[in-house]
Amino acid sequence: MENRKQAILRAVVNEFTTSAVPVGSQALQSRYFVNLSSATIRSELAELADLGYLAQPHTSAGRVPTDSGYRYFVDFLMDLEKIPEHVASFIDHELKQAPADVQGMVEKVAMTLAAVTQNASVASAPQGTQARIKHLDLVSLEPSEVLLILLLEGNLLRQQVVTVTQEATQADLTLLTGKFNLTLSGRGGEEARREYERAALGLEKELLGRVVAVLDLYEQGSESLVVHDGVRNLLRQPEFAESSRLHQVLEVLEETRYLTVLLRQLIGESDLQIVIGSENASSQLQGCAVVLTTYGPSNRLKGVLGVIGPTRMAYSQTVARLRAVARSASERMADQ
Amino acid sequence: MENRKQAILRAVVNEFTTSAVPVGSQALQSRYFVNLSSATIRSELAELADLGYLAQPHTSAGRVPTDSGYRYFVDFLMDLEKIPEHVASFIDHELKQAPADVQGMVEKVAMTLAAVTQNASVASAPQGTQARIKHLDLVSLEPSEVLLILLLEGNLLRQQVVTVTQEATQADLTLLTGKFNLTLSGRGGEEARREYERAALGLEKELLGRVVAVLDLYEQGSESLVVHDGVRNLLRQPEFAESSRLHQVLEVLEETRYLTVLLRQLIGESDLQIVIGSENASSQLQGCAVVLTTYGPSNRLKGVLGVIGPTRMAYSQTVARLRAVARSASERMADQ
DNA sequence: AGCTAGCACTCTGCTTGGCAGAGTGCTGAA
DNA sequence: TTCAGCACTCTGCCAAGCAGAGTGCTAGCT
Repeated sequence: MENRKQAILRAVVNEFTTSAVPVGSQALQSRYFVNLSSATIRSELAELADLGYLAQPHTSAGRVPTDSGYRYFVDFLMDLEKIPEHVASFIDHELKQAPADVQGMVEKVAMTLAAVTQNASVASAPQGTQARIKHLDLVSLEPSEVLLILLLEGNLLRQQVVTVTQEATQADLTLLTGKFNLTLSGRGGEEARREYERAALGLEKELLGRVVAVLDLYEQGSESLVVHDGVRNLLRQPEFAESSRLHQVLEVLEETRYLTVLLRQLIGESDLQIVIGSENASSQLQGCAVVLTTYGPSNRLKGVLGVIGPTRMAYSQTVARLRAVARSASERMADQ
Repeated sequence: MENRKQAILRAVVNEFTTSAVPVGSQALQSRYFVNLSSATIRSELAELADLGYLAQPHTSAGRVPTDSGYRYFVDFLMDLEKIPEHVASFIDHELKQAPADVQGMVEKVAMTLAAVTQNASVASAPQGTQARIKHLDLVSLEPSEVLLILLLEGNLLRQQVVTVTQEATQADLTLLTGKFNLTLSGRGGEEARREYERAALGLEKELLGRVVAVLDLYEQGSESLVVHDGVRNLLRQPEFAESSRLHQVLEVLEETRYLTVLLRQLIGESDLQIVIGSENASSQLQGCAVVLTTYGPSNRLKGVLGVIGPTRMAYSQTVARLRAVARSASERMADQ
């Protein structure tokens, strides 16, 4: 595409992201291209519209970027925002005072991300393909009820109440705890399964079975923790003035199943993914863009972090700040 | 108030909660009072308006209950809904498959409550004046970093990373774990503090100090967990058609500080509290009603459970179902 | 004394028509 | 290739008019 067309497309996207009003040839001329006439710009706009990058709400309105227009913009025209000092320090400050447990951390991350991008955010807890047991604990609740506590890599606590067929005192359990910690700490699901198969029938096997089940569940990510925040930011945008649009977005955000699927689908090889409007598999996110990246304490333990907003979002700013939050959170978690 | 006036007020509230349209004398006559003339009903309506229980959006519109109208209704006219069988079993079913940890439980409770009341819900984690330690665990992360895991009454896990001045191996910690569990399990904050004061300087005292701190924090409730769900249900209501109304509610829901304060203010002596529109301290909840109750595994451990919706909500149904969820959740937690 | 039929009145919501403004597309000239 | 000029189109807004819903009041009836 010629240079000038690119410049005009970039200008349209810029204008529209700030004003939310279809942008016309005169506005562009006076603010971006003083030494071109509006007629020239008009013909360029018409060609950009022919190429599918711009659209008109109606005959005598200005132009609005289409989904492909935004796509072209983020792929070729966008230059990343240099994050302002106060935003960077806000991010670090907020994440520094996040609680140590994963749940609290994820919530804080989502909150911070929503605040600095002024959009809605989602975050899933880091999880990996090979969860490793760091520590294990068994507590007797009732004679035949045992609380199984698993501390996984990344300081992620899992607990589960296990009803055992064979009664057990706390002393029995303490003994087992020691044994399990010896054989299992630092190990993953496979080793646990091997231990399970090796064990003789009885309390030990029962409990090991549950350990394996918890690890499996965790590795499948089927009980993944997903939080969201910042829906109120969306309400500030004119595209959500009538409730129906917001309704669809909320349906996606509040139905954790949807969200989990969405995140799992989207996070692929690349470390940054931008999904714009109709590119979205879910029809409920028409008109919305999703910007995603990964974060986590290590390469094997990754969660997803994302921003959801109108397609008319400040991509350059969003991407830069999303990355900053992901980096800061990852560092913070790796520390532990 | 005369019987007939009450009946008419009740009818107006009923009609309005289902239709959301100001109700006129004819509608009432044809649907509720076939053997009265609409003129008679009109004069009764006028008197109810004089008493402050009803209002007119404009001269030639029907009547709408005022906040005091709703107040009178819930105080004197409402009869509780008999919960349908399928709703009751839905509640039990959902809560039965809630995860065992408090975080997961609270989220499930909020989700269930939102689903059965078709409104937004809030839930805070149960916390009490005298948290008791059920079990305690220490895990070495780094030579000078210890993960302190506390299992409190109600199976509430707390974890905290403690940086100790004196290095400790896992063996040291295992020893201490045993000692602490002997002296502290079944005990509360006071006993822990006594132990702390008694202990000689060193690792033990450092760790006990953190145990006391965690318990204090917990008892003060300053780190209370509050979740919400079901905002999408509100969007189905016409009162939230324009976004500004929803914006205010979301501000309250997403700002956990507000919510915590709100819940703490409101939960008093009574086990059920209904706050209607202007009775609300927070100006952001004008036009909204909040219905609250408590729940938890025991008398000393209570959380708050609430429904937030438009003042035009089905109070009878909301109260009944809120209570059912609270009861079911409490049983589920007491079991453990 | 209370209830009711009837009537005038008021206010909304919808539709119509007209008009200014913004923005386009096209054409012919530089 | 660019640009000035012009006709055209579509929105948004305002005013006016009208049907509909609902009220308040009054006079008469039980």
